[in-house]
Amino acid sequence: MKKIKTKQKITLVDVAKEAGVSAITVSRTIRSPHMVSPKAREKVEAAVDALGYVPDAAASALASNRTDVIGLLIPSLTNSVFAEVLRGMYDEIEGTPYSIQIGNYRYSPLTEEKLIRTFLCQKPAGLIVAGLDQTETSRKLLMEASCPIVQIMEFDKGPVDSMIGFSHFEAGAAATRHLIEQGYERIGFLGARMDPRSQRRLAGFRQELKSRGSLSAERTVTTPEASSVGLGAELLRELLVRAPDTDAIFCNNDDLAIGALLEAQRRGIRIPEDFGICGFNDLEISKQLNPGLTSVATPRYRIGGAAIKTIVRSLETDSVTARKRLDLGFEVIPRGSSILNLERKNAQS
Amino acid sequence: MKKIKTKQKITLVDVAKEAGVSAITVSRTIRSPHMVSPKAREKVEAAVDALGYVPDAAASALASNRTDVIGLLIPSLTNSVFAEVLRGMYDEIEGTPYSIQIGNYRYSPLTEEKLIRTFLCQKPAGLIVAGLDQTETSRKLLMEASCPIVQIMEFDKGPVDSMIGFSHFEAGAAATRHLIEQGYERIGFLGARMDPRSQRRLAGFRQELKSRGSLSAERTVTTPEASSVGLGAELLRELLVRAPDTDAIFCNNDDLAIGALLEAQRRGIRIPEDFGICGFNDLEISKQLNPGLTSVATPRYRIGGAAIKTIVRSLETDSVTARKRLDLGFEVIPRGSSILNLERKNAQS
DNA sequence: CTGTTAGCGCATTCAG
DNA sequence: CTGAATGCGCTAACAG
Repeated sequence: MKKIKTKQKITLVDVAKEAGVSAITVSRTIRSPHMVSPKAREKVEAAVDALGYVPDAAASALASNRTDVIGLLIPSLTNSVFAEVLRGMYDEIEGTPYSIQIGNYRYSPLTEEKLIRTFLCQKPAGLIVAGLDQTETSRKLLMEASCPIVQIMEFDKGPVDSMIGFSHFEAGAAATRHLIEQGYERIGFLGARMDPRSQRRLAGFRQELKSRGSLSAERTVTTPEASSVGLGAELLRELLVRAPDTDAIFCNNDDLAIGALLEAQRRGIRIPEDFGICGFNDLEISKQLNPGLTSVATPRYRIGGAAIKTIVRSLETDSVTARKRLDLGFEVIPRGSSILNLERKNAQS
Repeated sequence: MKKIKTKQKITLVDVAKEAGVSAITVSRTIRSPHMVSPKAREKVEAAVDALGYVPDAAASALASNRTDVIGLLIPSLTNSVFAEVLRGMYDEIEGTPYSIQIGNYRYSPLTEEKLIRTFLCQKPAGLIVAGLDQTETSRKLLMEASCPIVQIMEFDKGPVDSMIGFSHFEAGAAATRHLIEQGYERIGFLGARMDPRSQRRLAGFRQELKSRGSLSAERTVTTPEASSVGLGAELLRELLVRAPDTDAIFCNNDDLAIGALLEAQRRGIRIPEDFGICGFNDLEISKQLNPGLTSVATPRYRIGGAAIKTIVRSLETDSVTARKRLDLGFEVIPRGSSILNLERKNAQS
């Protein structure tokens, strides 16, 4: 059976004919209008409108050996953290010709490696990956890639190309110091999933306590499960069985912290008098709780925006100058769940 | 400066030579192995490994006039609802050759139209759009599209192609009935953003009250702003100024409901005795609150999975048989924030 | 089951 | 600033 082409595809050549110029002029008018005389541009634009021409992305990609797709590799979609990062990215990408394609590697470095391969085959405009813990092969693939690469969420030495984030170790340490400064003495840690970034926050927590001689192994309760509010409640129960005299906790993230706070309230534990809580990420809800949840604000939204901006700039300037090494920092936000002694705190600062 | 090609690109032809077959056989071995003799397949696979061949997606797209990209158009990334939908999609797409590309149209139908255009030009494997409220032009574009289209989140008459969701009108009505059945009499509505789906929930709320003669305009408080927990608190304050005798609320979503619940508690309003609250979406945190938040559970995760499954099946069977009209329903989950009279409820049911 | 032939629509040369 | 020629790497449509 013969295929009946209802609407013949309109190509560059058709537009060129209509406009009385050559195909390449049409191509240039679309990609880089400043390289075309205003007169020609007008004619071409009229023809494009008249014919309803739309460029063929695949043909363009094949001929130019590149696409307008920015690949993004993230370990999880459950994680509320990445929702904010995504938002920053989509806000920043608005108005550019680029689009984002997400790959979810579910915290599996091998899946990540496979996805890096897949993405690189598509000649992406850029690639954004989370963290520093790629496999050896992944790192090599990224280093050899001919597009800008941005590692996000963390900040450390030895980036593949650009790196935008903050130090999770320092953040964990800072949160812990905050609890210590508030006078808490037997501080525990609640953690779920324990991906590399969580591990580093835990390491910061540990160092801070160890240097003060108050680290106690049974006060660290973690699970490989994914974080959730319900899990925070469970982990608190577990902690209070293992170490009932614990008087404060640093939680891996706000989901767990909120769950712990609500569970503590169900148990009649007074917060912050009997028990202090510090979360991580500073979700919007955290400040609304009663009492407000002390947390560590992280620049998730800005990380997303900066990552896209870095790639777009690399592409525009076509140089290594655009490479970024950005430590966007973090901030401990003290709230009711840990401020034991407000007067003393004020006097100190 | 001359570009140094460190590694010559490996093509199908290279693999074909290495394997001693023709290029098309290699192509088939990769796309549809069952059409190739086991002997040839082995040789090809060996050659692919040996040379480290990776197919060129752009060339494939150009030649075959299609891609493996499924386009997804959503109105917002802030919305916690879509995070779940996305999760369902990525879980379902795992193991298929397809990938997802997200377009965010920020609740602007015109932007949506533009994105539909952009996506369709890329010959997507399928397109997923939210809701029923596309512009006339958008609808036409979708109807003319040569790929499977799935409208998600809502269920109603007149789908473009497939449709997977539930009735927001019915859900709003059911939530309202629940509050009425619990004995609340002066029920208000808190809403933010008020996108089309929120509007339909509000319509369901209104109808339910009107039919009982207890609809009161000043008890409906809405804002065009995006939802947040903080906003829920604000809207409750506003409502209590406008109509202080209100004794229950149906909130547009759980974020608002949580904010309202926490604000009510700060004000010493007893929940559910003085004031009942029903949210929408049943976020994970809702059941953890004290008291638990009554909410309407929506099949977000399943919607995402079903949408992808529908597209993949359409592509596989290459027929209209795979078209789906799925009402996935919803469920009111009664919890402490609205169960005034447990005995009566049990007696009734 | 396999191979041959002929483009897909555009962008990259390089010349004018 | 503009144009002509060429091919990117793959797959559709046949024929064997």
